[in-house]
Amino acid sequence: MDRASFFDQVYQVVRLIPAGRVTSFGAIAAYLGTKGSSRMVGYAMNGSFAADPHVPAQRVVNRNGLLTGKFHFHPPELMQQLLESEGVKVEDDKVVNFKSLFWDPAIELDLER
DNA sequence: GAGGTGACTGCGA
DNA sequence: CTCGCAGCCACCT
Repeated sequence: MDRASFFDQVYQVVRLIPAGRVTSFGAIAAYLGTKGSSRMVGYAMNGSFAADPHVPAQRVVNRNGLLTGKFHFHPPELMQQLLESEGVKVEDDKVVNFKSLFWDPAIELDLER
């Protein structure tokens, strides 16, 4: 819907991420049809804190499962804390077993349809 | 209207 | 293996 900005679309997808799961910027970007601009997804997350309801941005990590945006949290360790609170183990700022916890909207959401 | 920014990604050296 | 460069495009000033 043209009404919803690109940011809003990102927020919608991120909010669909089940607890204990994580996804990557590229996966969201690809689902939105802008896989070429994965940066936009991350940029959109920059406003996720102002989004309402709150967006579980901690479930969004980069392609390597690295908590690249943890420094955008306050405090930065909050991101890892939230993930561990959901059952996602984080080690060295990286999601453990990331490949298994990976949640691809292009697949998961498509199956629901 | 134009310019700058960036929570990324993929490829090359 | 690690490091660097370029492309990508919506949002902000």
